[in-house]
Amino acid sequence: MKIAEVSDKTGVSPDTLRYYERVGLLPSVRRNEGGIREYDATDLRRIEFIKCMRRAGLPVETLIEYVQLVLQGDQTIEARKEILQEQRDLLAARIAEMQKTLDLLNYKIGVYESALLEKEKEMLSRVEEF
Amino acid sequence: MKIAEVSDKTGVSPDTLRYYERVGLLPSVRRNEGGIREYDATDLRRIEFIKCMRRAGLPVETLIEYVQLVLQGDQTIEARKEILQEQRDLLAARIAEMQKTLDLLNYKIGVYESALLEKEKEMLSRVEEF
DNA sequence: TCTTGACTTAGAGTTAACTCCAGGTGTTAC
DNA sequence: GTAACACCTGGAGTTAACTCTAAGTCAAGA
Repeated sequence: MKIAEVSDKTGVSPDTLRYYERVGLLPSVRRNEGGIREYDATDLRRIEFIKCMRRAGLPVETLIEYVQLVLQGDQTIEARKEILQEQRDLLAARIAEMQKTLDLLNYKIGVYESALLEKEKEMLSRVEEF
Repeated sequence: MKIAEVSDKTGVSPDTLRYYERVGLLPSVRRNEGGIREYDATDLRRIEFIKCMRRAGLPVETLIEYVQLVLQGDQTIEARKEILQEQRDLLAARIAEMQKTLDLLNYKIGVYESALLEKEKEMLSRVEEF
């Protein structure tokens, strides 16, 4: 599968795909005789993984570290697990913070809603006055 | 309260406080005769609000828009509510995505844990062999 | 054969949100 | 009164993560 098709399927731009490869996040993408990238199923799975992690805010650099460990084989399992645990904890903390912000936003929206209701009441009472 | 103290209390650097003011996120910070910033309770509340929103990833630009509406008074309540609702929805969506990533991370950590257990078992069985 | 369009590379440019710097002023402690 | 220090401003620099550009290659169709 060539880069344009991969881009369509995954929603990741060709530029970004090439960038990921360049920085070591997508190693071993095959090339055909003409030097053109041919993505296989493994590449696609990796792209989906990267997408998922990136959307959650994990730094590209951390993902590169992880991928490099994967390439080094089984003796890095412990180290990989530690990276994932660290990122999991950071992510959980960020989710908790965002939840607090969400609560505050909902509270403020509620305040604005009653303010608007008040305004309306006021207008209705004016109607009755006249 | 001067900028250094505010920075200590809030954890926001003096540079960032000045930056927020410059872009219109912290309007109307008073100055003393010497031209030095004197932050009051309202400023502090606003800083806490900004901190909360920024930690959740709301863009500075959106916050500026919101603050500018607040300055324009009551007739902007509807518009302000809409901004908050939009950001609330975006935030809820991001939290949901991050939760998915968190689940995936936990799953992967689990996989690594059983891989490590397997390794250990293997080593124990070797001990029995010899 | 010539053109079109997708692909390649190296490297420069962009964006958001700070963060730092130089040069200057004001305030406080001795 | 002078040294040290906190503050000021305008503007430049930084960082992460892309995103774009220029110049070139290659395959397929008119």
